[in-house]
Amino acid sequence: MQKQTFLTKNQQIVLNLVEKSSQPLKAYSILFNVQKKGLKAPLQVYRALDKLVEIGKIHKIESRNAFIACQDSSCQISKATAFSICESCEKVTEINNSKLSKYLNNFKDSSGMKYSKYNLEFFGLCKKCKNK
Amino acid sequence: MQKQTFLTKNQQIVLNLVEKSSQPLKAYSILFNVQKKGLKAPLQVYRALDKLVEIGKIHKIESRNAFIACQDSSCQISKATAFSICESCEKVTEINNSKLSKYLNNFKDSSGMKYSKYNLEFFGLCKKCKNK
DNA sequence: AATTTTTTGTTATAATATAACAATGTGTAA
DNA sequence: TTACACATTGTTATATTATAACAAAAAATT
Repeated sequence: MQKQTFLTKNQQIVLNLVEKSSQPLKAYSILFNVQKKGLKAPLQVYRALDKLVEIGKIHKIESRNAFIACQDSSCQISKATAFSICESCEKVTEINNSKLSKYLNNFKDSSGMKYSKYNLEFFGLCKKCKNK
Repeated sequence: MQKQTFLTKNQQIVLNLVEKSSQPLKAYSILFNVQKKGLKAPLQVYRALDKLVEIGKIHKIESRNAFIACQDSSCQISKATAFSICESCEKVTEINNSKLSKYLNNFKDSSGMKYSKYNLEFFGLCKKCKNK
């Protein structure tokens, strides 16, 4: 069997839900919402999430243990991700800034280690929350 | 009571352990190792960890759910952190690069949101693992 | 069709983290 | 210096997040 090029049923169900949401979803909230579609166990959700993250359709917000759909249609793999996170309303936005990604992709520190991937999370108050 | 300026007994016990370790420690591994010192419950460890993170003595490696001592003695608060993580041996190193931190502290994206904090995790293979 | 591999379904359990509340300790101020 | 306020502790219970193990079904390959 060659490498999977399409989404399986479970992956599609989970992706549809995550894409409908404007904000990151927790795994068990996803589980609850897809139970009517037949996904009954955590593993079914986690397996779909794992694959979707691997192929870059969704990203995991590590500091929140939550999953958000990729905003960049050209993204094929989650190897350079940046997000802004509002510490008040928890709104999360993917940052798509070519200068930033170029800077980080080329970053080398003194250790001589070459990085193949990064994840950056910015925290602060979003415009709405700042003006409250 | 004024804001705590020193470490409490539990915080000191947890910090000592984390500082002795060259690599990030998991909360329950910390718990196991401090049980002889009298910390018997997860909450005692998590509370100490929370405070130590807050005051910048340790950092949480979000993608690993693990805690590492701060390498920068001048660090008073965990508001600008960067790490390199080897995906093979799991070695984690704090990155202390003033150009990087300056760049990220000054970064503004199109949303107009002002960031007060960031956490950056680089992934790859460390020198040792690359040469295997 | 036989083989191989991926995906699925399922049960159980591991690992990570917090809620709630009573008790104790410590700094501040009357 | 004692009463107040509040931070910290100890404890039990439970919530949340995630994976192990294995059998069965589905899809691609030969």
